Amino acid sequence: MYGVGMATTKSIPLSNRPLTDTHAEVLADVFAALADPVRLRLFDLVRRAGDTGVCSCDLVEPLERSQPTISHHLKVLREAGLVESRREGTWLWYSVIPGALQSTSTFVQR
Amino acid sequence: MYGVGMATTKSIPLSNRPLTDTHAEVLADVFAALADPVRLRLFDLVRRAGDTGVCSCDLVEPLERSQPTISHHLKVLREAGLVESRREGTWLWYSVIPGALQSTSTFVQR
DNA sequence: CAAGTAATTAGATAATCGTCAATATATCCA
DNA sequence: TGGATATATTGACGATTATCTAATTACTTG
Repeated sequence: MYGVGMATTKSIPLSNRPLTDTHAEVLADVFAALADPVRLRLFDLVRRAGDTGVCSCDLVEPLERSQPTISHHLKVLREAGLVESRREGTWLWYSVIPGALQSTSTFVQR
Repeated sequence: MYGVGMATTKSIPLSNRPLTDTHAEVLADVFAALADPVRLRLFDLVRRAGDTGVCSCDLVEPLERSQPTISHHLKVLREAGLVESRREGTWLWYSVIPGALQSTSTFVQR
């Protein structure tokens, strides 16, 4: 029965426990994806595009980097779970994965 | 007079402008400081210590790194403007600089 | 001042990263 | 099927990074 004669665990609430090594590694991976100015601007542009997303062909010019470089950075953002792409014929449309920054937001906040 | 016959600038609100390169670089530097699991746990421990701060001598053991390595990481956090240290005799006490994560929090949020 | 402890700096190494040119793959359309 | 365009991969490069040991500096206290 719950709460009757039960030995309490006295476990520390989640928020009071220090960051575990594995949690820190997961978080660090996301921060690493954001730790480059080109990728930040890339992510910003994708986010601004909303649900519709943005064609990656429109990301090369404003960032003044070569096409392979943009492709590389998009891959990093994708592998970090921050953005996703859907194919529309010849083009790829990128959009932000909802809630992708949840964990980092929680960490950074307070 | 304000608002009377004034030529409107039609300038785009700050939040509607894409990230500038310089702003992106500043942000990326903070994210880079957080892009390492050891530094994340370090920052977490310092933050938990509140205003009192924590002696760096107490940070070596829980992170299982050599003392110079911890010193190096603390320097990175310091140079990123995330933490500060005050000397207390032989020891250095580290604490979080209030509002240090303001900009990153704003970026990450929404 | 001298001894002891805390912290930084120096130097080295292996690994990762950002970038580009060149090449390859994928998709559309005639 | 073949040409055109969009995107990804490869391979190379210089630069940066995380880590260690060893040596140095800073501070306290006897």
